[in-house]
Amino acid sequence: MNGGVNSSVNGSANGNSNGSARRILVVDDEPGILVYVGANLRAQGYEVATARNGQAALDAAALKPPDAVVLDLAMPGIDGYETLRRLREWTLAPVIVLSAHADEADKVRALDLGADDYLTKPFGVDELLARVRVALRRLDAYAAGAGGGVTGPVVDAGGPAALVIDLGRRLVLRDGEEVQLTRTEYELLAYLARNLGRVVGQRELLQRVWGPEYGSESDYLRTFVRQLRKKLEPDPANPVYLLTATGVGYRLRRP
Amino acid sequence: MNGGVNSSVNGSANGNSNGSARRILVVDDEPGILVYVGANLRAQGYEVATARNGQAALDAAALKPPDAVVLDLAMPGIDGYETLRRLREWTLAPVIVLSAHADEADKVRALDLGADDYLTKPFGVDELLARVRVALRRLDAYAAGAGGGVTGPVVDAGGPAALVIDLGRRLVLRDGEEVQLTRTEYELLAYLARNLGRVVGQRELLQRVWGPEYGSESDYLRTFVRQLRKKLEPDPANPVYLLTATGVGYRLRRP
DNA sequence: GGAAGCCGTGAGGAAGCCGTGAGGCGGGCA
DNA sequence: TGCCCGCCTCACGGCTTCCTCACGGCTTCC
Repeated sequence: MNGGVNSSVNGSANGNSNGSARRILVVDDEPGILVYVGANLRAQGYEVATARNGQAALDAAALKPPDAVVLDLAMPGIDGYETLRRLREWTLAPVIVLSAHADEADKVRALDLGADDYLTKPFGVDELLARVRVALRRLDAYAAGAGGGVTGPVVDAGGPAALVIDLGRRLVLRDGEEVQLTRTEYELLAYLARNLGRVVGQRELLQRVWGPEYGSESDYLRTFVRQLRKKLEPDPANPVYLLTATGVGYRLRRP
Repeated sequence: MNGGVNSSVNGSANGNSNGSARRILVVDDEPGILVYVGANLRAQGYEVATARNGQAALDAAALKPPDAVVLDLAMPGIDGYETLRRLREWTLAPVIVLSAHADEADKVRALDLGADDYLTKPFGVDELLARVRVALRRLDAYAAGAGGGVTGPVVDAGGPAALVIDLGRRLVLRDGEEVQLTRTEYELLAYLARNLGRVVGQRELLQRVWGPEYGSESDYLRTFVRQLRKKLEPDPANPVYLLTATGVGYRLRRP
């Protein structure tokens, strides 16, 4: 069932110097295409794995996850659509679909199933290479600029892992231990964390956490600030993280 | 299922109550194309801005950054290539290029300049819409995956093979034993597994597992979470894997 | 020096939320 | 056609969570 998996590392002259090469999985039942596309990709310095049917492709991908996939739709056994669907259950790696059908419905179907691009045979190899570059480039762009501009997903208040607010996972750690916070407690802390070091006014805090129609309920703040200090501060009576700006608001800081 | 539906999921946390529509900038010097493409995009629920030349496009994009751009290459004044280059100086928003030239060199040039896709006129509007969905979907995927994307086909929650979710084989193992899950149970668990460690909001969960038209059926969640805990947890009354974030959602974690 | 804010503290009540159990309904398979 | 499994529905009880209120000490301003 899983014959036809073939992997070869690029050892040639123009392999990239440091770090492992980008891994591309090429799937097609025509050996001609496989050799042709594979050779061209290797010439560009990519590491290429090939598979001749859907099952082999899934096995190869599971064995060593590729950075991108070039996938023919027409295959015996598990066809391209199904292969695509199964891949998308666990990986976001870009998939470029090859097909002999230029029919629009086919394209829409493949793209909506999770394909990133769709090339109609016969295609120019330069175009395929360019589209592979696009796929990998976008991967890099997001890997590098995750959060681009917005406050990072993790706010670290307090030097060596003393207090970590993981905004991405909605999790708060104190000395590496998870702290159990209620919804409102978390929302309040998160807003302060997004404004680390800045004094946030009471009205602003109330409006952002409770809603625009709030603003004068300073009772809420006192109650929840206290609650947070109980759970986060080493000595709640003498806070080092969550500080009061009397008459103004509160501030979260790095001690 | 998680097919190509575009839903604007609001993960969690702060104010962003309900996502405003995605903004698409359409640039072409032919009014016909502008109206045609614009109308079709609007019909899909997108917010559409249009520009009839490069300068207008750059101004419009600067004024209100679009989530994606549909860009014709042939324009008087600042042409498509130059517009693309100037856009790429400050934004990563996906750009889909339209062109009357099917020449491979043109395609490669545009793609290497930073375009994400290249369509040759005349094109089917369904295909264009599908490719817009692809661009936006990828944006979402990375925004969500920044917190904890799955790198391999197997998610291992719980140290020595206590709970393994094999997304590639669509299999769940508990202490090495296969666990029999129904379709919905599996889909729910799989989505949580793909977001291992992150608190997933109830609405997001419902929309991703049941469909975009769901969101307030917390009954479903309670029922299926319970079912899962029965099958997966050592002590269902005191879960260690599938945890509740009261008032927010659920989270799958490594104990 | 006195008065008025302002904040921290403590406790109590109401509502919301989750877990639980049971039952109806429809579709797939024999 | 009948059975069974899986999905949806509903009601209930308990616990958590949020809001409320009162008081006292400290600071600040008159």
